[in-house]
Amino acid sequence: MATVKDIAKIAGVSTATVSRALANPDKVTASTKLKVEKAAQALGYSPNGLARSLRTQQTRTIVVVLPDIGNHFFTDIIKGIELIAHKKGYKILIGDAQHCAERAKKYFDLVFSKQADGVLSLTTDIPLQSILNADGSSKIPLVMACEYFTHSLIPSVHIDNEYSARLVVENLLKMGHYKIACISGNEKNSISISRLQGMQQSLAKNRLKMPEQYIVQGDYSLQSGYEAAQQLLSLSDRPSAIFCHNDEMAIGALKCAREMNIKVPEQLSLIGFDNIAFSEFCQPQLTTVNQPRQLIGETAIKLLLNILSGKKPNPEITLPAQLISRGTTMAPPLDQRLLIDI
Amino acid sequence: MATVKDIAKIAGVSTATVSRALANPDKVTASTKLKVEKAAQALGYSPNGLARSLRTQQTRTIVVVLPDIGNHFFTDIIKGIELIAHKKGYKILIGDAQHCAERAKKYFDLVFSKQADGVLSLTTDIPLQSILNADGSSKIPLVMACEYFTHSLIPSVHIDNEYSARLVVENLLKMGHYKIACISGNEKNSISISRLQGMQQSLAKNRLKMPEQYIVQGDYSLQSGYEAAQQLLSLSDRPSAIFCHNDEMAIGALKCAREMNIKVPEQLSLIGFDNIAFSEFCQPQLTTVNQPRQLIGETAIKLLLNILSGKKPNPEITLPAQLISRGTTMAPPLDQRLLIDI
DNA sequence: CCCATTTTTTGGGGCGTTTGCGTTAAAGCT
DNA sequence: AGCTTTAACGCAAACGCCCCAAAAAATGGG
Repeated sequence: MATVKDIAKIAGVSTATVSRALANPDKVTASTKLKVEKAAQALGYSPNGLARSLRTQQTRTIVVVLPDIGNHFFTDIIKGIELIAHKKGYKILIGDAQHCAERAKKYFDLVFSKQADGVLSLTTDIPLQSILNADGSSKIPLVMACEYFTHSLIPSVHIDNEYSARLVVENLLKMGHYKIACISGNEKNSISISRLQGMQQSLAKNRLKMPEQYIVQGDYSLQSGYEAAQQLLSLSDRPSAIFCHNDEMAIGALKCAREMNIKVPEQLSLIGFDNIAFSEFCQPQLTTVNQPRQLIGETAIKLLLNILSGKKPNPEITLPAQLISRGTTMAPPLDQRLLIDI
Repeated sequence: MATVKDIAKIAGVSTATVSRALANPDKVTASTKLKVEKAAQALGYSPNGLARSLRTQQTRTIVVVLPDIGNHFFTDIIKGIELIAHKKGYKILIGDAQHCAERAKKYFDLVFSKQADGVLSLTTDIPLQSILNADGSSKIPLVMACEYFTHSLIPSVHIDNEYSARLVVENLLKMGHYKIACISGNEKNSISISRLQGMQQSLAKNRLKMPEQYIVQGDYSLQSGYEAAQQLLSLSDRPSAIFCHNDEMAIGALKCAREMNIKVPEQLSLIGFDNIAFSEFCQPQLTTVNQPRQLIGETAIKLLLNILSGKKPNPEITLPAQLISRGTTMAPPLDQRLLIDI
């Protein structure tokens, strides 16, 4: 493999000049630039990124850690991240943590071992103890997107999950639903907690309360939505509406309702979250909450790049989300309708 | 950031000893090992991966290049890859090429710039000219999975697409279908070409032929399947069965049929490919072809690791696929049935 | 106790690049 | 022409690690 030294020999200049000719062409005479370029071309030169990074102390690489590469929701976020990163001359590498902090650690370690400049985490399954300082700030350049830790100083970009959940519940209440259930994510998951809180706030404001058996935990997968729905729809006093904390689980619930001969939306309203592509391709089309995914990605990477360039930016950015009403919601049957006008 | 030199100073030994104490603990006295470890601990030492890789000439990192991170099909393949890679002490980094050879080049360049040891490509959208030698072999350690180039020496792991397509068509023929259409991928895509050939072979064997207007090209997305189906189902002599070259397009086609009031499977049979999770959650459940995804991933990474360790392994590995009959296929209406018994 | 052998440790070079500093040559000015 | 300013280039020092060859220390046998 050719090195600057080889080029220097052929071009008849020093390695320093080669380096400059390649990196700062304006710091060098046109003729030497040409000589160097020709020699580099002839040798098929490709700079050694390791040596360069070792010398410059930066890699221009950032790692995006995903909880699960199988989750569709992240696609557009990554598109947004790549768009900006590419513009700024940064490379994006994706790491799939598979919901496991230990696996995530491998990717975080890339910055400790100087192979990446920072981390953009889309998951909370991360090795916090090895990343956080005593004061709750991060030892490494780190930004979170979608997810967040409530008691830490890690910058984060996300939607207002509480507000979005209130939006959903108020929409259902207005239609006359009052038996509203929910299929949530993991109980320790900040997103799910916020959405649950939002639901409960809205219900409380209308002097309603979600009974405990109306809250079933899933893991954001199709199958878990299906199973959770089985549980909910087998209750003696079954809900007239289910708010699922992501679209996959809603689609799983939809299948369950179909198999139990419960008509959606006539007998059961279903709301998802995320507005993934499939939500428009199921039958009926899924009512859901849209997140500005690409924008989340763009904002998060900008935040991280700012941190890398030494700025102390806004630690928390909240982006707007919208309810998208489609075919899985309507007013409940008359006998299950809330009569108090709200 | 602490270095071996710092540790050496504190532990009162040389840097060479530190290095060996950390890497080959058995080549060093127990007492010095302890001293070194204690010092490393105290300093919060984390080895500099760049310097190490620069010196050892290997990174133990391999890059997986994806055509599109939004495509569900790759999830389990990556799981398989990670499983084996992790076992062998290799890191996996994922690059999303977004169907663009130029973007893919960035990831291939990682090995030219010594930041990765090899590439496992799941896409054919790659910068071939900068990778291939004159004889068709690869300049870098490279293995392809699922996809392949027909006229190159790049090792590849995939199913027998031709055979699988024959399986599909024969299944349809047996049911009595003879008006069989197809929604393919890109015309230059090796997979689609093979599947198309398999279809045509099976049809030819039964003295049938697919008319040109029965072949519509999609791009593996839900939307493209929907649009392609619109085209096919608007034909005056519309097909009684459509073989879609992936599940997403089949699900798109399903939606189209539903909107055109064409009953699936009574009036139209639909077969997908890949057996993604969603295929069991649509209505009716999708008949499809299963690929042993995790096994493909495992096999491909093993192949690549073999190459990295200097072996010249089998350049082509074909894995089995199976037809999974579900709810979107049945015999066509009597008036459209093939009467010759086959 | 000494010499031979084995085990453990050390010094220092080198991986390939960038870059601060010094040198030289060219250009600009009076 | 003689001076200064500026531009172009070269030298050599890092960056942090690993590992060879060689030295030092420990071990063992006579």
